[in-house]
Amino acid sequence: MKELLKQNISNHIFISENERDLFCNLFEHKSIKKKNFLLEAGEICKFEGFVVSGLFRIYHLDKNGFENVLYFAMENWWITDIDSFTNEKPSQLYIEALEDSEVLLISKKDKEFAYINLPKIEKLFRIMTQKTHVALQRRMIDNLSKTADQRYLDFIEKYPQLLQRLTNLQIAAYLGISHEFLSKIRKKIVNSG
Amino acid sequence: MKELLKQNISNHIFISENERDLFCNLFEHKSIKKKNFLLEAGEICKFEGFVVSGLFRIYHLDKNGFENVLYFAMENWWITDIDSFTNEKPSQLYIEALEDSEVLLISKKDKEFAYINLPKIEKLFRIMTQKTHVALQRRMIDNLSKTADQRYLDFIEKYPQLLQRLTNLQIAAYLGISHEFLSKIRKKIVNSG
DNA sequence: TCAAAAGATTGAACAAGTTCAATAAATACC
DNA sequence: GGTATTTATTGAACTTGTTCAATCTTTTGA
Repeated sequence: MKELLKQNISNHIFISENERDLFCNLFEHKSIKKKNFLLEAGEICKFEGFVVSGLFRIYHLDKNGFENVLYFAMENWWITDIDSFTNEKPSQLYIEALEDSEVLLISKKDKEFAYINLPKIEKLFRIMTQKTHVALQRRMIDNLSKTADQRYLDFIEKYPQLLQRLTNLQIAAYLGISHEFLSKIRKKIVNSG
Repeated sequence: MKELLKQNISNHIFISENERDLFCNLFEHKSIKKKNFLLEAGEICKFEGFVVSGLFRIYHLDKNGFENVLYFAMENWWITDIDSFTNEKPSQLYIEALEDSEVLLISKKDKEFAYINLPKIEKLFRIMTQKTHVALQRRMIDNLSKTADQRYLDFIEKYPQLLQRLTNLQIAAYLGISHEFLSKIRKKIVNSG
């Protein structure tokens, strides 16, 4: 059940099996159906989660009603609104299941217990946060410097598995363009390729 | 000399004076003149730094020769290329002093020493990384959802002190627009205000 | 202090991306 | 299995932002 989580942790840091298992025991399993929300804007995010199977989109709804996708999370990825979770303030984000999914969730109290009693866990989250920060920094640079065509080509290359599982509407919301324009980009690529 | 650094650390976490001072002793002081680089693309980033005074821009040079500013760092801010520093790989970033500046630098070896021997330091960097990540996430959403006009107005409101110290070229490179277009935005704001 | 360099503004022509509306294709649901 | 709903494509008109070139202003450095 928690094998994927254990594997994921050991991929980030060296940790004793015992300490790792103690940590994993703090997680609770939850099933969530397609189109349901793990978190909605306005709520305080009460969990940090690990995706065992399925797929989520984490998005922000702007004042024009437009959905901006911050990231997608499939199996073996972590999900939370770190701002809302850490500072216990209302979230600005939605976390929606795009497929029937299974997640493992840890509460703030249990995570704090882990920080105090399992010394490696502080390092684990320091390293994971660093990695996601580096990835976001790259995406920021790409968004500043690259054209939508190129960002789409990058996306295809980076996440070929996701391509099959997402609609073009969702990919457009991630790239920051309209889906009509994405459609035109796709046409151009097909014609020139 | 290191008072600002000590203050900054204590603003993030509870830490004993002794542990904090031991950590601060690992930093070396460096003066750097305007227009000089603390880091250039291609180098491996050997430091994590704290700005005591002055101002830096951290930017990426894209293949068209365009400078995209990832962030500005003035006194009381931290600077590094976390990707290059952590993974000891060539940086893609430039860190340039925009004013004569004073920084405190810690090496990778000394930072690792701190992680092992000063337990609170792991927490310090976990929390700081989280905070910068949250800020970057907000900026990502803003870049996806807001028009350049609005991003400029947000910038003015958020960093009024920086406005005085930066050229419009630099602000444009941060906002991801040409400086000519920024000039037109500024004109529009003046005329309408 | 003054010449050179860097920064800022403006306009015109252009490119990138949006919006709206219509239609076709795929998917979901009873 | 067929209908309703969602998704994808296309075109035309429009808006946002870029590029280039010229001019003006400010800052820098010998």
